[in-house]
Amino acid sequence: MQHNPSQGSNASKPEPGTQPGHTQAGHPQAGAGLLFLREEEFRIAQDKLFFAFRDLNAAPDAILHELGYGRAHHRALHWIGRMPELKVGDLLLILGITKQSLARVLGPLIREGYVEQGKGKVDRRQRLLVLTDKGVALERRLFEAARERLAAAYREAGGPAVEGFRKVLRGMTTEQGRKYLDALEAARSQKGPRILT
Amino acid sequence: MQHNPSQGSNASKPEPGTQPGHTQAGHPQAGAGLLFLREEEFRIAQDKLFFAFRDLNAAPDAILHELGYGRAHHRALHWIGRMPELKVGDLLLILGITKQSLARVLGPLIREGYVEQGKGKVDRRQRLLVLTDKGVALERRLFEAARERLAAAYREAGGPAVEGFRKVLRGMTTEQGRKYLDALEAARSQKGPRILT
DNA sequence: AATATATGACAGCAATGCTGACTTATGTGC
DNA sequence: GCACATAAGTCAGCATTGCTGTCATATATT
Repeated sequence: MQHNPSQGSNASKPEPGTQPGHTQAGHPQAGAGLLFLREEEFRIAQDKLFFAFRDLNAAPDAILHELGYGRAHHRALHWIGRMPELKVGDLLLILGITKQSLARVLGPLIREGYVEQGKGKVDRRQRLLVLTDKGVALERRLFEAARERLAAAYREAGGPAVEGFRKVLRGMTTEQGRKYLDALEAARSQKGPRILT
Repeated sequence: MQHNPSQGSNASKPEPGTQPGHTQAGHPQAGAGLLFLREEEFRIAQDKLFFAFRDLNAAPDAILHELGYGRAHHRALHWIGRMPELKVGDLLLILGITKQSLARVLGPLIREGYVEQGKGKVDRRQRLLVLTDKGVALERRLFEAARERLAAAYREAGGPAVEGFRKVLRGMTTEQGRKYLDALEAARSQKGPRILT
C-alpha cells in the first residue's frame, strides 16, 4: 500500500500463512441453504472489491506521496479530467464530501497550477473546474500507473467478463451516481466513436 | 456518504446538473483509435469502482459512526470474520497498513469485546484473532446494511455478469491478495456445499 | 547462548473527513 | 429594487486513520 521500509520490527514474512478460513461469522443454524449461499456470494464481492481497490491504488498513491498529495487529490483530478467544466457543486456531490473538505484538496491543486476555475456562463456564481496542461499531465501519470493492472485484468478476464463487471458495478451505484455515469456515456456517443471509425 | 445536516450553506441541490463531460484529459492528437478506446474503457472501470465503493460503504459507515468506529474497524471485523484464527501478521498483510495503525483499531475492538485473541498452537508468539458473539453480531449488522445494495446489483446484472465481475476483480488483485482469495475458496469447497446439499 | 521473529506499545506527525460560523457574489421572486 | 436563496470560499477546531521511529516482551531458531 504505502511506504513501509524497515522500522523497529513491523510485519515481515510476506507469506500468507496457511489460513484455515472457516468462513464462520454467521450460519447460526443452517437450513435455508440458498440463503447462505447467496450471502457467501455477497461476501465474496466485498472481499474482491477490497483487494482490487487496494492494489489498484498502490501505484498512484506512491506518486501522489512524492508530490505531497494524497488520494483525495487524485479523486479530484480524476473527476475534473473526466468532466471538464465540472461545477464545484457537482464535484461535491460526486465525491460525497463537504465543501470544507474539498477546499483543502482543491486549494493546493489550484494554487500549484493543476486545476483552473472559470466563471460559469449561465450562472456566474458557479466555478467551472478544468485541468491545466500540468494537471492533465499529472492525471495521466497517475492513470498510467494503474493502467497496467487494469489492462492485465481486462486481458485475463476477456470481453464478456468486462461487460459483466461493469454491469454489476453500476448495479451497486445509487441513482445519483448513475446520472453521472450516464452523462459520461452520453458524451462518449458524441465524441468517442468519431475517433475509432 | 456521511452525515451532512444543514450547516451554514453547504452543497444543496441534489441535481447533477447537465454536465457536458467532454472526456478531455488526454487525446493529444488522435490516430491510434484502438489505444484510446482502450484507455476510455479503463477509465470507465475507475469511474464505476469509485461509485460502487462509495455507495456500498455509505450504510455501514453510518452504523459505525454511531458506535464511534470507522471504516478501518469494519475492515478488521470483516477479515477476522472471514478468516477466523487469522494471525495478526496476516491481517496486516491483507490490510496493507502498519502494525501501529492496526493497533489503534484492533485495541478498542478487543477492549470492547468484539474480537478475542487466542495464542497460536504451533507458534505461541502468534495471536489468533476471532470474533466474539458480539463481534459476529456487529459484523452481521454491517453486512446486512450493505446487503440490499449487493443483492440488487447481482439481481439486475444476472449470473453471468456476476461471474465476469468476480473474474475482473481478481485480475486487478496482486498475487499476494489472490493467495488469500484462494484460501477462502478452498475453505468453501470443504464446508460450503455441505450446507447446500 | 545469540539472534531472529511476532506482537505490543508510546510518541509525534500528516492527510482527510466533519461541524459550526460567516462572507461575498450573484440569481430569483415579487 | 428589495428580500431572500444559492454557489462558492474561508477560518477554526476536532476525529479518524494512515505513517515514522523507538523500544519491550515472549518465544523460536540456530
